[in-house]
Amino acid sequence: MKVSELVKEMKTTPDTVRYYTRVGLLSPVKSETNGYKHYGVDDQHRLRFILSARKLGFSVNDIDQILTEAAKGKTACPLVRVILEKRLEETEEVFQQTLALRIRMKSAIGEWQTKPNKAPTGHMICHLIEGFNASSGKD
Amino acid sequence: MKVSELVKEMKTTPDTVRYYTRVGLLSPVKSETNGYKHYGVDDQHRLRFILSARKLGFSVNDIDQILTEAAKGKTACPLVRVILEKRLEETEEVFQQTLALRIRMKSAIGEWQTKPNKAPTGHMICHLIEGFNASSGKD
DNA sequence: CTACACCTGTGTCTTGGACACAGGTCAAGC
DNA sequence: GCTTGACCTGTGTCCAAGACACAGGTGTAG
Repeated sequence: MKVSELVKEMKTTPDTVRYYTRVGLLSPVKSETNGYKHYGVDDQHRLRFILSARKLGFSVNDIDQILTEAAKGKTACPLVRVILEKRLEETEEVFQQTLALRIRMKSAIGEWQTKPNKAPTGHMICHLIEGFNASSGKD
Repeated sequence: MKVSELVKEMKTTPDTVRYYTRVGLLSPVKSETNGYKHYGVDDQHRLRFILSARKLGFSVNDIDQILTEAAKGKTACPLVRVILEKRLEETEEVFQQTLALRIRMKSAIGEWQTKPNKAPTGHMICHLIEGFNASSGKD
């Protein structure tokens, strides 16, 4: 299979497949005639797995570890559980950060609605930004 | 001021200051004697502004534009308003994505609690991951 | 004068692909 | 057979926003 054929039914892009190939998750063989990378059914299977894992928040590096573990014939499940727990913590952190940022942004937009535009002065670049953090910033 | 002194009262790191310097947002002068970068009060002022803007979700590139506009003596306020509106949209998107991911992760962890560890088979790398997306994946 | 803690600039690394680019492939038309 | 044009390919580079490593400089306590 060529990369475009491999990509077809899976929901992903050629660039993504090339990236996974580059980091060694997929192992196509190089065609003698045209240099194209030829993917087999095992690659197709691995790609499907990779995409599933990515959708669950595993990093590409995580997936590499999992695949390596599984390649030894051992259960990757305990590893998978541990990693996901860690990734969930991180996602929780990102979530809280994003939530807080979103609130700050909305709050700023609301607050700015009644404020005029001003030219910068020697000690004020944009009074909207500088005024906002002065009023609601506690750190 | 040396970089560590500049950083001291602001809540940031030397690496961050060096980065802003690298991209041209800060303009210290190079000391003749030891090659150290020497920051002035204007840099301190700019840094404070940059950190405020970053906390509101502006990208470093955005801030560069804003600073450039303000350097011409013109109001940066309209630009600031437009950019923040756009960044809010993006943040909203990230927020939704993170929210959905968090739910998937928690759901997976919960679902896996009753499932055993299994060794990989020829067509199954990790039944937890592959089983999860099969059961709850709609795309 | 020396030991040692801390500070410095420069250069590289990170994530997960996206994008640009020059060239190759393939089917349609002449 | 040959050519045109659409699409496809691999390789290389680029992105954000710093973090980290490293070799060397500085300053101070003894």
